[in-house]
Amino acid sequence: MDQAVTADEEFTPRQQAVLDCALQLLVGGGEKGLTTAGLARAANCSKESIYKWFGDRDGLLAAMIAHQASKVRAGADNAHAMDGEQFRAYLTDFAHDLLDVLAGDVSLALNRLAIGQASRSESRLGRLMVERGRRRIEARAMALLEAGKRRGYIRYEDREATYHTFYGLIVRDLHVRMLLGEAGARRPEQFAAMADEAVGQFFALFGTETE
Amino acid sequence: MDQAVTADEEFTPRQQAVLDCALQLLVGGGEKGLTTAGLARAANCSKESIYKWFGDRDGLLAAMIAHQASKVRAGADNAHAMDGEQFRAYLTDFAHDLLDVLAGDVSLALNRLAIGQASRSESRLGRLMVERGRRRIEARAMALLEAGKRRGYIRYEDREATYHTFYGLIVRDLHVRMLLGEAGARRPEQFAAMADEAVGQFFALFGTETE
DNA sequence: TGCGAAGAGTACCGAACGGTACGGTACGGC
DNA sequence: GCCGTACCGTACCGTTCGGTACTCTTCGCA
Repeated sequence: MDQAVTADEEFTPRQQAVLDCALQLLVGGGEKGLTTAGLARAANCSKESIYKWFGDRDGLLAAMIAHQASKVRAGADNAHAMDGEQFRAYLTDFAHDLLDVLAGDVSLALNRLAIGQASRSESRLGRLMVERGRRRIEARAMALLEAGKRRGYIRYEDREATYHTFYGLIVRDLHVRMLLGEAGARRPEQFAAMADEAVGQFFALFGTETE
Repeated sequence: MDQAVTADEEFTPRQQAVLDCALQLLVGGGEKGLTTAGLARAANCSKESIYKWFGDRDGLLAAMIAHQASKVRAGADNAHAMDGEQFRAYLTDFAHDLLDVLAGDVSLALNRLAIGQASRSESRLGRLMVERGRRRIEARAMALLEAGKRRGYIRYEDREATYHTFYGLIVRDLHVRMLLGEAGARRPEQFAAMADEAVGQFFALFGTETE
């Protein structure tokens, strides 16, 4: 896995423009809104080029995922000499960013696509989705947790389990409800409050201060 | 909402058999595995009957969701005179049941179907899914929380928020990963331990015992 | 200026699917 | 015995889509 993590530099700017166009079509109309003919028309390219560049439809979808994943910033938090307040702020930022990412149009569309295809073919797209998209933000959180533990702000045994608990406190069932299209689930204006509450609960579970 | 909760008694046994067959096809092959011709062949009925009974394909899908939802037991926990240990056991049972339900083949297939279609039509299926499937188990948890609070085992302000936190502690990101087809995410043998840990964390956040 | 590669645009093909129509059959009421 | 109803099985139709082939234009390059 993770061979050639670069992923996107293999695509020419022209191809990346086509991929962006494909993402736009996917966001607008779901999987059925993304057809080769429609993409060729929208991107002013020929179907033949699409097939030459990406092989077949699955290749196109995989390329779309890789392309989108390459856009996500790593969000490199260089937690150099933070104090407790800064650590808390970093965690809150992470939680807010996570909610923002999951609620994004492109993220929702790609996740819907991968999930819709997950029943057959052992979900190649789903694996791509997890590998490329989730690992990055996960790595950022892991580094943050590690730094917090090293400085004595939190304590835990299993880092992965701690991260998953933190994730659960932040996201709850929001992601699935947004994926299902529940309009009331997407409330970006509440994300800040939700991040705050999640971090508070996280500290109640793993914090070292007796509070 | 929730008009005529009966939902399923409108279907004759024959029709319910066809719906069960459709669910089986959906589990086996995903959305593309469920075609009217294939269903007619598998269920030994005619396409014409399918269209007469359910209208069109969307009607069939909606009927499948309603039919499946009607099978889910309410799990009526009559928490009559429970002590603290029983309350904890009830919560653990709920968590375990929730994980079992979410990891079920039919549940995953239907959620994938609804999510795959959620991009257009404002996700009628998704709403059905939330209304019919989720409300029941949610109601059970709500009653449980209320009882626990009334007896002084836990304390909280907002019942909905508390439930969502409990949900997040139990499910974390498991549901989405299972929906994506990640094989490593489905580990039913670990559900008991996960339920235990989630309940422990839930008590750490909302329990009244100082522990 | 001439040449070759890349790509746009279009036409085309085969397959699959949703939905409809029709013939045949079992059954229940009168 | 006759009729209406429900239903099965199948043939059929129109559409759509993935994928391929072909022509024509553009452009870099010698």
